[in-house]
Amino acid sequence: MTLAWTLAGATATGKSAAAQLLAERLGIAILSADAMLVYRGMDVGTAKPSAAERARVTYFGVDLVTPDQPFSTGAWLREAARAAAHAGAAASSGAAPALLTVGGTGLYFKALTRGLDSEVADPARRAHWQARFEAEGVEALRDALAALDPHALATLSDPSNPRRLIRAIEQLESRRRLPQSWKQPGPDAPLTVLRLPREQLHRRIRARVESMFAQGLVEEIRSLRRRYPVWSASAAQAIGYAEGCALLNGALSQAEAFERIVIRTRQLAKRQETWFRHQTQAVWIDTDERDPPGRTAERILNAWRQHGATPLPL
RNA sequence: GGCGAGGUAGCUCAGUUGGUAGAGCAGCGGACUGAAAAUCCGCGUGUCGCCGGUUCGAUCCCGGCCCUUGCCA
Repeated sequence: MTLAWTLAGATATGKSAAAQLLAERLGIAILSADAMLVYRGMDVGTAKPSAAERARVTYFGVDLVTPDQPFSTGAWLREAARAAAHAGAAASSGAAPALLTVGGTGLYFKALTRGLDSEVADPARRAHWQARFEAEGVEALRDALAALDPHALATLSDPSNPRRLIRAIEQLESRRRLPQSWKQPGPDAPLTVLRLPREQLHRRIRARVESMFAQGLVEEIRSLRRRYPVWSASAAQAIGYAEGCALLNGALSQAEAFERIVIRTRQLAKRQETWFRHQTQAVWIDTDERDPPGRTAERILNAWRQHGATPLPL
């Protein structure tokens, strides 16, 4: 079974820079666990690794689809399997891991180690129920779910969440069963998670959004829209891109778009920390923005050595 | 300077026919098996601009002052 090092963290904690440094030093590949890095052409707003960085390290999980194509956790897992195969071939038998999984999408880490059921989603059915929800509200979804299975509602952790109701309906209709629990039993493998003090994180987020505008976020969106007039739902809501489109449509001023991006990024970072805090076996690495990168990398290495690499059941 | 309008939560504002106040946003906390940068849930004490007056009781009524803003000069 392939082994991988892991490095997670909220957005703007510096995990990508640390990962690049470590992958170069160890001569291993990187698997990005980031739901937005998969979109080709969405570079500035996702803080995608540069061409120079990608020339020095083999990356998986980056530029997998165009912004008009749908994507899913299952599709990402197939890419993860490719990465594992590559790393398995690179590692001389029984040697150290040849792969570093890095990112901020908690669900991807969980799917990677705990596994998903193999069946995929049914996008047409999903669209149908989404339209129904928009027209008639959550109650209609609850009623529909109860009609399919009177006990189903009680199994949901979040019965007023339309996403989950739709998912449950879709699963019942297409394969007559509810979304199951994780394929592999717990507990989760330890996950190395980078963390910055909240105030420092907020400062870095603001600075990062400023630099995205300076690096041409708006121009990137303008040209992407020429090539792909209609984006998939998840690409269209990406932080920075949704607001950039609103700016180009005249719905937001530049200042409003900027502020909105900063706010949504902060909210994302908070949700990411909550996920890592409660949904994983986090090994926290608390850093300070003044820490030299080499020292942070050293601490990550120590954590890895102490807790061991993560087996990938792919 | 004159005449209006307004000063209430970090922000935008509502409200109390006098019994010390509540929405949205932000923030904080939480959930989460396939769209996850998504989606959903929970958390509201704040000199009600300041100083007096009336009143059992004032954020609300009265007077003065300060500040913001519009029009006129």
